[in-house]
Amino acid sequence: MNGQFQIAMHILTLLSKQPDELLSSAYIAGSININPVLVRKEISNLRSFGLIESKEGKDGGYSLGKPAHQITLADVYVAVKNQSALGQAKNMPNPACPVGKQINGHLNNLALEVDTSIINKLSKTTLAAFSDQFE
Amino acid sequence: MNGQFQIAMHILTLLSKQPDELLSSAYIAGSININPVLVRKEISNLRSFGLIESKEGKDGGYSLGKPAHQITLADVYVAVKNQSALGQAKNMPNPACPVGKQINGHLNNLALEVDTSIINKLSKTTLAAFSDQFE
DNA sequence: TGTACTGTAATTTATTTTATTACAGATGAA
DNA sequence: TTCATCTGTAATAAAATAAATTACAGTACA
Repeated sequence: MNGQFQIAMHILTLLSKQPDELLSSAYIAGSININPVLVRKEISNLRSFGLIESKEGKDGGYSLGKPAHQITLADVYVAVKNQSALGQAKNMPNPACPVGKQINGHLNNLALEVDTSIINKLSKTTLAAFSDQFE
Repeated sequence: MNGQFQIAMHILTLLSKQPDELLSSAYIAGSININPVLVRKEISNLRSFGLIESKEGKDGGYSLGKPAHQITLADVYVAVKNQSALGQAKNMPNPACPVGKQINGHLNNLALEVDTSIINKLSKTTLAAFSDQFE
């Protein structure tokens, strides 16, 4: 996996800290220290999950799509995760081998279980709780 | 993350299925369908964790380092994982921003908790149990 | 109508992963 | 002893993925 989760959490934390104003991608990018286009791209994704709202045009910017206490870290994880926490091999196991023939199925089942347990764990913390840790 | 876990599980499953003979890296690579050097490299890692034993020279090859029922999937995960399941951002957050200054600490704590819960989960399944799923 | 934003596509650069080549060293058998 | 067959590992190349950058159309406000 990459740094998408961290970036997403950074964005959402900033927004939760300043709920009364719209933050621009340039401002957010300045805090994270990455390119503003990446911020807009990630926000575009988070918005599709209802976690962020945006306003275009002059004085436009971003705000949370719902209250921070209604967003769990599992919501964020699901929004950014594009593969299992166990990773994903890209080989094609040999179908002539009894193990090779079946292993992907068994590994996928395992991956599903693990991912479910992660989501379970993360669903217990809200963005509000995470954000309150900051002094 | 990459496909290391899957590769490691494939290797270990093969070894657990044929506990009475040494398997060569070429044979193992043939079942996984990857390059034999990658197999040897991954085994070199797993061996450093005591999960596999090897014998050099003619008629050499690999076998489990301990009985399959004494190896848990958490052992495998710990051996191959080189970063958190939540990923790792490589930006340097702006220290002049209150959020930027603290976020890495908070995210790392979270990552630790999640990783611990994965290990917890995986420690409940042994390689023997995983391997027994294959008909 | 100008200014300051977002939205997104296209491209480049950097990084990581996987594959390959090469060869020294170990072991067993003819 | 010498050959064949393995492991162990380094070095390199190729492929895939992630991040950064450039560019610009569209929107909204003053």
